[in-house]
Amino acid sequence: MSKHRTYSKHTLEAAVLLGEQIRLGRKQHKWTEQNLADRAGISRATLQKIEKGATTCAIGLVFETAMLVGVNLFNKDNSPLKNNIERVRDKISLLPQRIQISTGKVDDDF
Amino acid sequence: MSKHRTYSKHTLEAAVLLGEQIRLGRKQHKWTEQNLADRAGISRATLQKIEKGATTCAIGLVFETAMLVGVNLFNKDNSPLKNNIERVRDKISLLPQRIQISTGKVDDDF
DNA sequence: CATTTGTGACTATTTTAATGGCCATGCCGG
DNA sequence: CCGGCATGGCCATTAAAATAGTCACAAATG
Repeated sequence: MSKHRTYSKHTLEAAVLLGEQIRLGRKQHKWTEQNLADRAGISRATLQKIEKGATTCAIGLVFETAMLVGVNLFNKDNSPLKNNIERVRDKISLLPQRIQISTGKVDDDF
Repeated sequence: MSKHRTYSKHTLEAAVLLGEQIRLGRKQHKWTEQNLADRAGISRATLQKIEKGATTCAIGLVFETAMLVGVNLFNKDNSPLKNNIERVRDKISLLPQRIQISTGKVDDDF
């Protein structure tokens, strides 16, 4: 029934790690599943999937939950993410706005 | 129609930042949207949403795409994520497996 | 011992992801 | 220098999947 999609090991591990960190944070806060779910505005079932590291959950729900329990996603410190966004955008603006494929062949350089 | 869900500013910024990093990585690889979408096994429309920082995309799709372009999610270096997972699990095992709520009142300690 | 958490299963509804198409524009070759 | 063409951006539609909301049950906590 379910469309089986394959994920790289690294992706799966990253999802599991994030989920475990959320679970750890929740317990450190002494919050029950229902409690955290209410705070995040999601159902308990969804929170359980997130903590399990399900790859199908909406990234916004996962990030929001992670924030609530204090998991820092990108910045170890509390530096504003906005600065990073600007930095990345500056880098992008240096590159050509459109990528032109030389021929039909794929640029395999990884 | 659409159920409006509110996200914290930090969550939105994190999603946007990740999307921008993916876009940067893609351009650095000189891959077109369609090209990266094919590699990730997703449609071009979905990739565009991911690069835009849409909160609704499945986290597995976003992570997989990020990996493909070389965005490191958690580990700055290439240390295996498995170790981190084990570390977090060890921490969790130290905490009580069940959290008991004294009464109906919420533990607001944040 | 009683409470209630954690977990699984199931269903209905809402939402997503894919597909295809359209347009404007940037890049490259002539 | 200019035009062709492919890229990027965006929108509508539809099949597919996720989410929310139940219920029940085992087990651990106090």
